[in-house]
Formats: sequence, structure tokens, C-alpha cells
Amino acid sequence: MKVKEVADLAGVSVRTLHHYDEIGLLSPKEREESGYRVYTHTDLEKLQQILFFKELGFPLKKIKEIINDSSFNQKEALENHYKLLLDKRRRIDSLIGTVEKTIQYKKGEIVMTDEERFAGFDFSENPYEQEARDLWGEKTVNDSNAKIGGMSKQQQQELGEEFNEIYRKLAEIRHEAPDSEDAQKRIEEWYDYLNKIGDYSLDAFKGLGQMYVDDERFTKNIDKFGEGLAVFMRDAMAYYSDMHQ
Amino acid sequence: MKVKEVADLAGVSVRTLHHYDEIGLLSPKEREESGYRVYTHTDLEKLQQILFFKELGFPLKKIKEIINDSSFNQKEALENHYKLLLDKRRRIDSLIGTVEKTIQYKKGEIVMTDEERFAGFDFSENPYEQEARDLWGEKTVNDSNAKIGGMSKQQQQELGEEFNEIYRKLAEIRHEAPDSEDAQKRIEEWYDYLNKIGDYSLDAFKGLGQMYVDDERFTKNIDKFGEGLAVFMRDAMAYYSDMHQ
DNA sequence: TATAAGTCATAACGTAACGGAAGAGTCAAC
DNA sequence: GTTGACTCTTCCGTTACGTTATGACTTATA
Repeated sequence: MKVKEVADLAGVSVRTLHHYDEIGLLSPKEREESGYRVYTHTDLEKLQQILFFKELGFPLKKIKEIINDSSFNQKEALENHYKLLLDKRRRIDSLIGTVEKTIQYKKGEIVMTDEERFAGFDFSENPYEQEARDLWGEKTVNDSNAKIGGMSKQQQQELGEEFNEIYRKLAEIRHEAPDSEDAQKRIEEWYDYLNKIGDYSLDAFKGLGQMYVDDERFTKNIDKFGEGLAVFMRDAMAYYSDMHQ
Repeated sequence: MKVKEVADLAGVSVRTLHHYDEIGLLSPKEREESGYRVYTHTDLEKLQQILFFKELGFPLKKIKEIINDSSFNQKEALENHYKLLLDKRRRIDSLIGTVEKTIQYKKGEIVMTDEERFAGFDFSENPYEQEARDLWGEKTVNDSNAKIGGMSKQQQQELGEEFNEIYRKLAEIRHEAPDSEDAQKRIEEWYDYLNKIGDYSLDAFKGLGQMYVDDERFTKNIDKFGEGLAVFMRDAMAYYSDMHQ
């Protein structure tokens, strides 16, 4: 399918699809010799996913992180969408209630507190946003190590790539012993990398590793690269920092 | 109430309230000697209205036009909000249906057309957006005469002011005869003004006047400045163009 | 009553997700 | 063989705030 067909089908603009291509969110693999974008069935499925996330208020950057993640699970995602859409409907219902009340109030039939007047607007009041966060990981793998905050977005993105690279490499060798030469070499890379961002003492480094196992949000995100990676990293990081004191 | 109280109550940021003040959407009348903004009860009611419109996807500029319009009717507005929220809920329901179907599809239980895959996303498919437009006037008075498109936003805004000015003046004299000297002088201003934007022949000018009466969207918007203004303008414009052929 | 914590103000720059127009190539149809 | 409908890339514009930065004001507490 060509771009306008897709746009009409999905109810988005051609410009939007171009934009999604630009930012690498949805880039149709194929191009005709003319240079025209050709969207396959799989691209349509992906677009559907994207639109679900968008409807639920996720920023495109986050959407990209989520669905490009190798461990992204479509079925799980759909079930989460389902939950979040129900929440959203509840919010709308709450707003409808507020409108009804306000109409009555205007007629002088009831009184209304200021709080009631804003019921349904306040996102923080209901679990909607929080739930979304919980379902998809507080801040995603990319910035889960904080500190990154103080850098330019440019720098962050560049680091993000390397970040994922290191995780992938570690995942590959996660069944080796944490104190093996291979593992320790990779962990050193990890330590050096972290110190390009922040300032990690060996102790902090060790503590961070422990957190990978203790904090389930970290565990979940890290294990996306491979089951058991968090534990493996904790052990390798502990060994590394003990050895270099 | 001071700004943070309001922000917390309504679930918006302080910056948002500052922004609304900046653009003149919601400017608390009172200030303490310290310069602090003080929001009254009426301001809260207005904020509620604003948030309803925002929830329904109206841009702030349009919201400002609507609620600052002297003819703005709160009760009517609330009833429209109610309708539009119901629509929105239907859209969510449709999306929920789409998720359910997609899950079944993934399980291999059903087949799914590409159209079904995007049901609920496409705003143009359901009457939601169109209804919103109908309820609040196609493009509002400001740009209902098209042509303005080819100008910088700056210029448009400047013209917008004058635009409203002319309408107001015309409304003041709308009970005089359309061929009176007064009326014809004002209509000439109107003609000159239009030709600063586009290129209106006298015939086009006459036709435009007729449209003010024939197209109920125009009628509605124009008559906001005063009941019967559209008819008055049509007659005055017809007379004017006949006289200057 | 001093002083720190919290809140307020303005100002100015940054960002996200496109919109819209320009200029040029492509494709199907008549 | 020329329209008319699409397509491409490029680039500037816009909306609705977010995010500091800097300085003044208020309030709770030592």
C-alpha cells in the first residue's frame, strides 16, 4: 500500500506517516524504484500498535522505545491497552458526571464544591497515569540510571545506542560465570560507560548492581535483554568492584 | 485562591495557568499588592469550561474566541460538552472493541480486515469532529472568509482585530436602512477591508453577502454580533455592489 | 526575630508532533 | 502527451506548554 491509502485507512495524515518515518518510528522497509514508500501488512499492524499507544497519551519517543524493544510482546501490549482504555473510559464517565452535576448546579438544583467541579480532570487523582507508568516501566531502560538528565538530548541519544549495545553483548554471555574473563571485560566496559555519564565509585557501582535485582522495575527492564541478565550483572559487578578496590 | 491551589485543584500545572494568563484566556482580575494572582470563584468556573473544551480537543485560540464571545451561553455549552463527551466515549468503546478483536485475531480465532483494524481511530469516519465543528461554528468568524490563508499569522491576527471591530460597528447600526448613508459607509469599509486580504469583485462581494444568509454557519456566527446582522449585511452589500457597478 | 523553606513573579529559551507550502518527479487515464 | 492526482524531500511555522534562571514575598519554625 502507498502512503495515502494507509493514511486514509488509519485516519492520520500523510505528513504524520512521513514524520513517523523520519523519526524511525515506522519506516516501511520497501521503497519502489520511484522512491515511493510501500507499507506492508506488518507495517499496518505496527501502525495500529502505535496509534493505541498514542491514544493513551504516550509520547512518540517512548512508543518507539517500547515497540522497538526486542522483547516487546504484542499480546501483552494489547492486554495493557485494554486495561488502560477501560481506565480512560472511566475518566470520561467521571467527566460526564461532572457535566451533569454542573448543569444541575447552574439550574440551582444542587450545590457543588470546587473539588467536584474538577472531578475527572485531575489525572493524578485517579490511577490512570500511574498505572500506565507501572505497566510500561518507570522510565524505560534508557534512562533508568538517572544522571543522564544533565546531558543534552543529542548526547543522551548517542549514549542510548551504546547503552543498548552493551546490554545486548552482556546478554549474550550471561550464561558464563560472572567472574570469567569475558564477563569481567564486558562489565568493565559497562563501568567505564557509566562513568562517562555520572561519577560512580566502585561501591556505588556495586550498589547499583544490587538494585538491579532488588528493584523489580530494573529487573524487568534489564531482563528484557535476556532472562537472568540482572542477576548475572549484579554478580559480575560485585566481583568487579571487589577486585579493583 | 492563589495559583498553586488552583493548579492542584484542577490538576494542571502552574505554568499552564500562567500561560492561560499570558494569552488572555484566563486572566484573574485581581492581583494582591505583592503582584500575586488571585483567582475568584468565577475564574474557577471559567477554568472548568476551558478544561472541558480542551478535553474535547479544541485549540486554546478557539476556546478563547468561544468563551470570550459576548453571546457565549454557559448552559448551552455544557449541553454540548455532554453530547461531545458521549461521542468520545463511543469512540473509546469502539477502540476497546478493536482491541478485543485484535486479541482474538492474534489468537487465530478470527480474521480481521484492515478496516476493522483501525476502527475507532479514524476521526473522520465517525461524526465526532464534524459534530464539534457544527456545534461551535465551522471556523469561527475570524477566518470564515477564507483567503486569509495566504498571510502571515501576525498579519492575520492584526486583521482579526479590525475584523471584529467592523462587525461591531455594523451591528450597532443594523436597525437602520441598508441603503442609508451610514450603512453604506460602513459597508464600504467592509469591502475595502476584504480587498486587503483577497480580491473581491463587486459581484463576489454581493455573492458573499448572500452566503451570509444562505449558509447557516455564517448566519450563526455573524448574528452573534447582533440578531439580524447577517440579513442587514446581505442587503447593504447587495445595494453597495449594485450602486458601484 | 532571623532564617530557611515554600511560593510567587517575570523572562527567555526549549520541545513535541506535526501542519503547510515549495519545488520537482511519477503514474494512470483520457 | 498532457492533465490531475500522488509522491518525494526540504524547511520553516505553530501550539501548548516544560524548563530553568533570577529575584521578591510569605510562612513555619528555631
